[in-house]
Amino acid sequence: MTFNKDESAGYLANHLARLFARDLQARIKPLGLSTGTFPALLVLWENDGLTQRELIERLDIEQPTMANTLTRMERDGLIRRCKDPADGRVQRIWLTDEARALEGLATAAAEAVNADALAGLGDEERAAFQATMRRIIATLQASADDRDTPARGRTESL
Amino acid sequence: MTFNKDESAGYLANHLARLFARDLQARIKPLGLSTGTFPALLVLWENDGLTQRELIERLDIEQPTMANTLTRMERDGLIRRCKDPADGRVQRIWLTDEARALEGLATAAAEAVNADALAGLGDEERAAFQATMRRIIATLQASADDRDTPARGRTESL
DNA sequence: TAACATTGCATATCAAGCTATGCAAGTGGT
DNA sequence: ACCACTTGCATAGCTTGATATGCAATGTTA
Repeated sequence: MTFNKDESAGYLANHLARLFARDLQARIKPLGLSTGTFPALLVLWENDGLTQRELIERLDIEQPTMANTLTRMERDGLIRRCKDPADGRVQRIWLTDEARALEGLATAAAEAVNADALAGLGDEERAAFQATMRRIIATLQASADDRDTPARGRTESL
Repeated sequence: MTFNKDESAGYLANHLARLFARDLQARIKPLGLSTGTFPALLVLWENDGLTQRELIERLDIEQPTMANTLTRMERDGLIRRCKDPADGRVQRIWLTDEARALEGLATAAAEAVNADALAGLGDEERAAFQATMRRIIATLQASADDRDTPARGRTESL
């Protein structure tokens, strides 16, 4: 009974994510954007002036990963980092006008990727798929928390 | 009507894949393995002596990515690359005894990740989820082919 | 207030993915 | 045999993800 990658949820999720990323990259490269900055932009388009930590929490990305992404975004003229006057440690992230101007085209590109990927699926199948993804994400986040904070008394993991 | 990342299949797929990778990484690091080599090992455990190209086709990975992965695997004593006597271009990939010895523990770790992730889902929900992932993968692969081979006469893209 | 802990961010280093490019080894046509 | 094309792989250089570590600024506490 050999392990079959094509029936492994983890392998399929990895493959699926790579295909989504390839598609998105192809569509947003003409806008001068890349896949790694996209999630940060989605958050910032909704709410400017966040700290790095707030971005990290909203996106479930490790802090050094976000720091590097923000450095690239600053280099590419998408954001500016400004010191918080009240707390000398904090750098607040502000979008440039150029980044704000890209919101419409960029989100349209992302919606096109989703529409492309989900074409051929019924409404209920799409809804079920996304609901299941969210449930698994929640499960894996909880088990990651267990790894970080090992056993707070109840439900010892044998 | 702002784009909502938490309802975007692409964003969810990316997040899900990162969580799967974190979990797998935590479990196979003690074995001296990493997530990038894992898919290659799954294929090679089933069938040794493949060429790089054959691995690429089975895993849908770009060729230079696979070349780098194989270099790391060789460095870490998991594989050996041997010139094909019949074709001087080809390097056939052979597992070392060390790599073969890891199959049981490694696949058990991967199964544990999947079991962990899918805990709380019913059998039919798991089956539906994996079926949908496979359908979307197929859809995205087809549309990538369209990008590479643009319009062979029929079904021009607008 | 001095000592210690925490918080926010940066840097170094690596893995894992990608595109672009180069080159050697085969293949095919003339 | 020679030229052009194709195939298989490697290398260079980038992005995106991670861990480990350091450090300055802030909080806390004796």
